[in-house]
Amino acid sequence: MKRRSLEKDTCPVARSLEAIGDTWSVLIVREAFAGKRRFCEFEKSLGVAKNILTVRLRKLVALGVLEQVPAPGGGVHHEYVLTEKGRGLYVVLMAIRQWGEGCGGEAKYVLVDRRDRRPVKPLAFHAHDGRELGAGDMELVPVSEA
Amino acid sequence: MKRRSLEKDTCPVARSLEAIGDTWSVLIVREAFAGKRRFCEFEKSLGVAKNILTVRLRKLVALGVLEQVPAPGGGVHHEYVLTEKGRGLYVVLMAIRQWGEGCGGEAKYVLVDRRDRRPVKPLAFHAHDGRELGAGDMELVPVSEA
DNA sequence: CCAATTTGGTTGCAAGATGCAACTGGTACC
DNA sequence: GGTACCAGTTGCATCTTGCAACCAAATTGG
Repeated sequence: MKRRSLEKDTCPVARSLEAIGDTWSVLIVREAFAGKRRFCEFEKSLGVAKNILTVRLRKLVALGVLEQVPAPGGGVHHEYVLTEKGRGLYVVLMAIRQWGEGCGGEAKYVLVDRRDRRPVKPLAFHAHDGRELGAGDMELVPVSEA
Repeated sequence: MKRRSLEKDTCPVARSLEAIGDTWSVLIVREAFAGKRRFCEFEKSLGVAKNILTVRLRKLVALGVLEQVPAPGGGVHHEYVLTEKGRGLYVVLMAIRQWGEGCGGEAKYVLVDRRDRRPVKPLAFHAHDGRELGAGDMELVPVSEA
């Protein structure tokens, strides 16, 4: 049967999964952050089948994560670049990376601050006063009760 | 054809996708954070087919995200609870939630600090000295160069 | 200029994944 | 004993994925 659409789900997590709920889409976005822009660049670096890539790129464009821009050299080909919305996925990508590194041996890459080349602090939650919070210290409440 | 295995991929993002690269797995983890523990609880709240749920729960257990514990009341049924590794997905889940809320109308829920009921700061990167960093301010470098 | 290659796809399968419904085997309740 | 619930399993139809082959336009090489 058809995979259920999550677009109208009330939960924002579920809605997000419409865009990043499949493996190739996430990897495409990862490559986009790495500077890849063209069809063949994604194809080569990911080893994904062309037909799948075609469909995924179109979906990401339709969802506003990527956008097609006319080629820079004035050529006939276009390129795929992250939109503002797409760039917002950086935190998500890095959260996933952080988790994958935490439980899979020692890290091979570090995220550093461009300015001073020093490592960035791991993603974590902070209370309004700056205290760091763990998963158990927080609660998700309807805005009406906030 | 068979979906490619990502377990041995060098990229931690790709490896993580082995666990959370599919929609149901993410939603199951979300429900687990919401306190769901039993097969039928996941089934009812997600509306997922039993056979799919069976396979997903087994995969999450195999990957060390969930673990089966003997039922609390001494009954014959077991329950599925998040492991330490699984609880590490909280940041990922909330990053996804944050992204989904950011671009889909107004938020319906807020994450608040249990202690003072005040909203938690959105997830963001911080330099070693506490400055907030955007995606463009950071770079991923091999540890050898760090 | 003509041929070969690259780019960005489309099309046609075969096999795997997903979803529904029906069924099973155990416990729990009355 | 009969009914209901829980946690699955099994079968079948449909959807998705992946490979390979093909294609047209543009670019490159000689």
